[in-house]
Amino acid sequence: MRGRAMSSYDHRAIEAKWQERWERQRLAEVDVRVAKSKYYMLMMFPYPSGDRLHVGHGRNYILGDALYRYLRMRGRRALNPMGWDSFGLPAENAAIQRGVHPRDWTLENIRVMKQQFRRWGILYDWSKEITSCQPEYFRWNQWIFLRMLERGLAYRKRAGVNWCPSCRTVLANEQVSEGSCERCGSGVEQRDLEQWFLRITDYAERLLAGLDDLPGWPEKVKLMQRNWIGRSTGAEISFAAPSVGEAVRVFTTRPDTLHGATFLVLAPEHPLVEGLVAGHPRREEIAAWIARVRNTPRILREGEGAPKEGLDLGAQALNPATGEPIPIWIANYVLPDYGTGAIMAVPAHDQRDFEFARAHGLPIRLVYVAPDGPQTAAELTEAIPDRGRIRGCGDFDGLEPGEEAVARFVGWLEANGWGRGQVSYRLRDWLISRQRYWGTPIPVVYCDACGMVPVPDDELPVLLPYDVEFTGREGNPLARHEEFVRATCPRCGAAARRETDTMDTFVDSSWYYLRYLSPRDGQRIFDSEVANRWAPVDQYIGGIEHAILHLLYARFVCRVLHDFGLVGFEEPFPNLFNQGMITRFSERTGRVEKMSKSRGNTVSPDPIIDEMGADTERVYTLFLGPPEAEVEWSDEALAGPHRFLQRLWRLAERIDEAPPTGVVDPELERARHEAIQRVTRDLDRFKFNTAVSALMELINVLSRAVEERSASKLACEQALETLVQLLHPFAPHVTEEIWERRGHSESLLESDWPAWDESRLRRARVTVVVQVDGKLRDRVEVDAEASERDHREVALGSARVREHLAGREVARVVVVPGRLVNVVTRGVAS
RNA sequence: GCCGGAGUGGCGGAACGGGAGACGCAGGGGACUUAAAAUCCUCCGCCUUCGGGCGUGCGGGUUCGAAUCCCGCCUCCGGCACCA
Repeated sequence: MRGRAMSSYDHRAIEAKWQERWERQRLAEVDVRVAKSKYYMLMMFPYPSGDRLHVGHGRNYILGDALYRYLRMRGRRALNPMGWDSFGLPAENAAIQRGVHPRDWTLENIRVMKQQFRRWGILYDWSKEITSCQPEYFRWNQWIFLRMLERGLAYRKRAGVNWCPSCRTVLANEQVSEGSCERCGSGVEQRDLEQWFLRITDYAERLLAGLDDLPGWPEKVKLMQRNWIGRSTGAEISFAAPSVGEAVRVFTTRPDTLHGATFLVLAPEHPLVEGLVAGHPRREEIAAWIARVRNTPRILREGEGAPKEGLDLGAQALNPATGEPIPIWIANYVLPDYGTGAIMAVPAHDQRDFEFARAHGLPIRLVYVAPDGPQTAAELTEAIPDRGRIRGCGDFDGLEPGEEAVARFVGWLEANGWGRGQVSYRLRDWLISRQRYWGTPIPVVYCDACGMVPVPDDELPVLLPYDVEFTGREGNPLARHEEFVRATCPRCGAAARRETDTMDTFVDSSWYYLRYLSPRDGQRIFDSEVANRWAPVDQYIGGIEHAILHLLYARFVCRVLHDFGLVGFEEPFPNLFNQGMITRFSERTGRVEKMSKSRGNTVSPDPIIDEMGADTERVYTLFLGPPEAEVEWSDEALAGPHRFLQRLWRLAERIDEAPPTGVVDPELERARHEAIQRVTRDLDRFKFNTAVSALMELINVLSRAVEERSASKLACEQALETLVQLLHPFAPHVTEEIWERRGHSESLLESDWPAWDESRLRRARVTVVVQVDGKLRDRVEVDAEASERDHREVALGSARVREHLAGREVARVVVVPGRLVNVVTRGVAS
C-alpha cells in the first residue's frame, strides 16, 4: 500500500515483526569452532537488579548493538554474548525486605531484563548465556579458588578489615571509597577478622608493566590503575635493636636521608609491638591506646587532618649510618599493611615525621641543607623534602636529592649489609570473603584434626542450600544452616565444619568472558583451544566505574589462568571503551546528575518505544553526543531522530517518482560516496554521533534530488539503499522493513557494507577561501586540479581582495590548494 | 595538596593548524489547510554607519593563519590522598 506523503510508518508492527524474525532465525548465534575473521566483542555483563532498565542503561547496550551490526555487515564473525552477574547483595536484601527468595527474585529479574533488551532490538547470542549464580557457573569459581589455594595464591589470615555495618559483611579495599561502602554509602568500620585473600600483590609488577602494552585502553583508566598499584622504589633497611632482640626492618623511598633518621615508628599492629609492650611499665595504658587505634575506622585514622598520635615504646634501635641509638615509637599514622609496617622517621625531610617530632619533642637532624634555607634543625618550620645538598655525611656530602643520591646510598647499604634496594606497592591483597548468603561458597572445611581442608574437585560444586532463613540479623544465614555447616573431613572422615563465607562477586566477573566460549561444558572450566582462538576479547565496552575494581581483578585472574597454562595471553581485554553516562536534571537534588533510580531522574524507554519506536530511541541515544562523554538527556530532542526516520520512510515510498532515466546528478552520487566514507570512518572510531549527522546530510541531499527530479530513478534508488544499509546499525527495524519491501530477501545484517570510491568524491570545481592577512575577504572557484600559481592568480584577481590590498605591498602568498589562499602584506607604508 | 579531563550560539553538539558553529533541538517568518497537527520552504552568534568590526572561559606567546600548539590563570568534573 502506498500512503500519500503524510503517512507515518507503523513502528509497533514493524519492530515486533523483526524482533520475532531475528530471534527465530537465530541470527546472532556463532559456532565458535570456526574462528576465521572472528571478532569477540563484549559488554560488561549486568547485575539483574529489580529496577527496570532506563534510557541511561540503554546507551551502553544500544552502542554495543550498533557496533555488532556494523561488524556483521563488514563480514566479521562477531560474537556478542550476554549473561548475568547475578550474585550479590540486592537479591538478599529483597529476601529480607519482601520475603522472596534471592534465587527466584534474580531469575525473574533476568526474564524481565531480557524482554527489555529484545524491545530495544538488541541481538545477543543467547546460546552462550551464562548466569553466575547458577552452580554450572560458580562451581568453576570454586575450582579456580582451589587451584589458587594449592599454589598459595589464596590464603587465610587475620587482619584488620573493612566492615560495612549496613551490608553486614567485610569489603575489599577497592570497594571502599572515601571511607564508605561503595555500594551503600555507609561508613566503614574496622574489624579484626580471619579472612580469605587472593595474592594479587604477587602480580603487582606484571599488572603495572602490562598497562604499557595496552594502547587500546583509555589513558585515564591506565593512570588510575597505575596510581592504585602505587609502585615506589626505595630501600629496606635493618635497624639493629639489641634490646628488642631482633632488628627492625623499615621501608623507605629516601635511603639518602638515613643520617637524619632520629627515631623509628611502628604501626600499632606491628608484630614486635606485643613483646615490647609486655615489658613496658605503662603497658596497660599503651595496650588501651593500641586497641583504640585498631578499632578506628580507616577514614578517621588515615583521612586528611587526622591527628598524629603516638607513644614511646621505651626501646631503642641503632641508626646504622650514625651508630647512634634512636627511640622506637608507635603511631597511628604508620600503616600495618604497607611496606614493613614500620618506618624510619626523618623529620627534617618528611612533613609527617616533622609534625610528629615537633609534637612529641623528638630530635630533628638536617641532612640536606640549602644555602637559602634553614641552616640548623631548630630553624625549620616545615620539612624540606627535595632541596639543598647533603652536609655532614662524609663521602656523600654535596649530593643533591634525586635518583643518583638514592642509588649511592642503596649501594652503600648493600655493601655494609644494612639493607637493600626494594620496591613497594600500595596495592593490597584482594579480600574475597563475604559474610553473606548470595554468593559462591568458598570450598573448604575445617576439621579439628586436619585443620583447613580443601573440598576435593569431585565434590564440587559446594551448593547453596535453598531453605535458608533471611532475617536481616547480623551473621551469615549460611552459618545458621546446620545442614550446610555440618560436613565430613575429606581427609580423615571425621565430622567437620564447612566454611560459610562466600566469595566477592568480583570473582565471578573476573573470568566470565572465557566461560561464554564454553558455556555448557560440564567437564572443565572452558576449552583452552577455543579460548586461545577467540580470546582475548577484541573489544570490551563498559562504564568507567570499573576502572580499578573489575578490570584490575580480571587482569589479575587472567594472568593466574595464564600461569596455570589455561590461556596463552595475559591481557583479557586489549581494547577497552568506556561509554559516558547519561545525565538528567533531578527534581530531588536540583542538579543535573547521572540518571539513576535513587536520584529520581530516570526516563523509561517504554513510552518512547510505544510512541516513537525503539529505532527512534536508538538513533537519538547515539546522536546525543560523543559516546565517551557524559551527555544530558532531553525529551524534546527526540523529535529530531524521529522526524529523520519518518522522512526516510516517506522517501522510500515515493522514490519511484524520480524520473526513470536520462538525468545525471553527480552531486547525489558524490553525496552517497561521501556518506559511505564518513559513516565507515566514524564507526571505526566509535563516532556514532557524527555518523548519524552524515546520514542526515545524505537524506537531505536525496530528498532534494527526488523533490526536484534532478537525478535518475536508478541513482535515487541506489542512494536510498546505501542510506538504508548505513543506517541499519542505528535503526535496525525500519531499515530491515524498507530493505525487504525493496525486494531483498536476506537480512541487512547479511548484506555487504557499501564501499566508497575515492574518484567519486572529487569535484570538478572547488571553492577556495581567500584571506588578506588572515582575514576572510572572498571566496573564489578554481578547477580541482588548479596549480598553486592558478590559485594565486585567481585570488589576486578578486575585486574584493584588491580593495583590501589597496596601498599595501604583498609580502607573500600562502596557498593551500583546494582550500585557501592567504595574501600577506607588509602593511601600509606611512 | 597531587594527578587527569573539560570549558564553543538559547540548547545538544561539529570542526587533518586553514571558511568557527556541520547535524539536530528550540525559536522567528512563510506555504499548504476552513482550522489545527503533520509536512514543506526560509531565517537564526553578537554589534553595525551595511564598508565592516567582534566572537570558541581569561591573559600572554608561537605561526602567514590558533577552538586546535606552548606558558600562566579562572571555573567545573573525575581519580588518589598520612602508602613512608
